[in-house]
Amino acid sequence: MGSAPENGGAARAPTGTRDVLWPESWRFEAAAARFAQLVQGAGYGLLQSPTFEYASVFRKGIGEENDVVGREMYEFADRDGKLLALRPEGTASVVRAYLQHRPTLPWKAWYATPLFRHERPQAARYRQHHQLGIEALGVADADMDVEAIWIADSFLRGLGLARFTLHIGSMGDGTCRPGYISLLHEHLAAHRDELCEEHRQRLDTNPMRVLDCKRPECRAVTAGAPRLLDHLCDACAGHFQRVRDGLGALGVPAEIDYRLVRGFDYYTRTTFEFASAAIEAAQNALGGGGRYDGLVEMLGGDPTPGVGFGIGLERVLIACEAEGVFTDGPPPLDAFVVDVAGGDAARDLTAALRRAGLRADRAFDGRSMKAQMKLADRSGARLALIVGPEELRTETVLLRPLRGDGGQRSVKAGEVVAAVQEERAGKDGT
RNA sequence: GUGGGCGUAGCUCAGCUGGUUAGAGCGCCAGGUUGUGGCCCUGGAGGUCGGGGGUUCAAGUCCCCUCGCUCACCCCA
Repeated sequence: MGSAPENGGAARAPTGTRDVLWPESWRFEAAAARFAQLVQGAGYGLLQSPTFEYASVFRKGIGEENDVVGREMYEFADRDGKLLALRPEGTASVVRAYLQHRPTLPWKAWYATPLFRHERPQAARYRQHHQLGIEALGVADADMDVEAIWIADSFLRGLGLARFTLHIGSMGDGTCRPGYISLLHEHLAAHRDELCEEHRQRLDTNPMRVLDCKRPECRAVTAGAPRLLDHLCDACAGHFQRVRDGLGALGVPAEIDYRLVRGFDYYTRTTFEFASAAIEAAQNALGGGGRYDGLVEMLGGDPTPGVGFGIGLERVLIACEAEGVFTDGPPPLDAFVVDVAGGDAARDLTAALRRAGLRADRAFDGRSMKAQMKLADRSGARLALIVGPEELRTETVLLRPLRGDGGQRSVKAGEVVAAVQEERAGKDGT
């Protein structure tokens, strides 16, 4: 077992991970809170499941030959020798929880969780990122697909995002996909020599992968290849049409993408992806999902339909930054206490303000008045509450506005909290 | 896993063909204003020049190794 050097002792987050400091962390939480409100208002309940699972959960669900399982999973044996893995994607855990607890169907669950993949980091791609998602189990109805897509679209638009495109496609099912794959394989095999290096190899194991190869050689071959959407069985074709009609009725614009091939083995029928046009990086997928009618069975349950999606929180925030939307910040402090009379007032007045539900902070270490005023200004507080020897003697507090105009005024010590509350009410404008 | 770019103060960066005590802007601290922030002025603190080895009288600068960051491929949110 090789012991790779860490970091020369430097204080540094592991490769591909990062710290999110205030105020960015505030938007991070705020976006997640909006998602929670949206999905809870649509009948989804929060599922909190462990951040790691037995590795087999993901192996069975995602597919052994997939990169995410094959070479990117954080997999390890614990002290009991059990093979565990940090969650690399969201859906398999939800299905595992379903099989364990057997909630009444239909079951609509949502989650917000960190995901881990040992990939090479690059712009908008991390080894730990966060996804917001929903899964609906036990519903085969195409309208469930429409609901899922509508929710994802609403979330993104609700943040103010506009420069993104929804791509939808269909993977078919056990009835029509095998036939299509052999048809596709036949076409690709006939042009084997024209394909790029990698896909010449991959052609026989996973021909559908060739469809989303970006190299021009492959593009040329696949342009003339048979399309899955033209070879769907009647049931799948009807389902897809119903999804398209539903999105149209709800005013969700979607582009049909016959090349859309999503990474995981478990998808059947509907698949979809949201691509941002605002992100200046190669990784521009904000989120995606689809239907997975075979997954529950793959994990050992009875045949049970399911549909869901995951949205990458980091990428959503990058897109917001790029589009200049969702610039919300935390509410400012109501008051900052400046005490140059020994510190008792700062201690007691700050506590009184906080007990009254006001947002308040103060300076420590007996700094000079100038220094304390600087801190007050920097804190973003609306008011500075100044207590010096003079105020102590007259039992008053000097209430000084820090933003906008308006002069300072003296307030009786016993009426400060009420005065700050009035100031807040007056300036909230709500 | 593959390939390119880059590592100099808290942050963003200058440091020409190797040459004395390594600089700027912003930020921070203090003073100007012994009761007042934001603007301005003055001063100050803060650097193993990512780390290790080598070449040289002399290395931030050249060579090798290593760690890390970054962008792209692969793949993916």
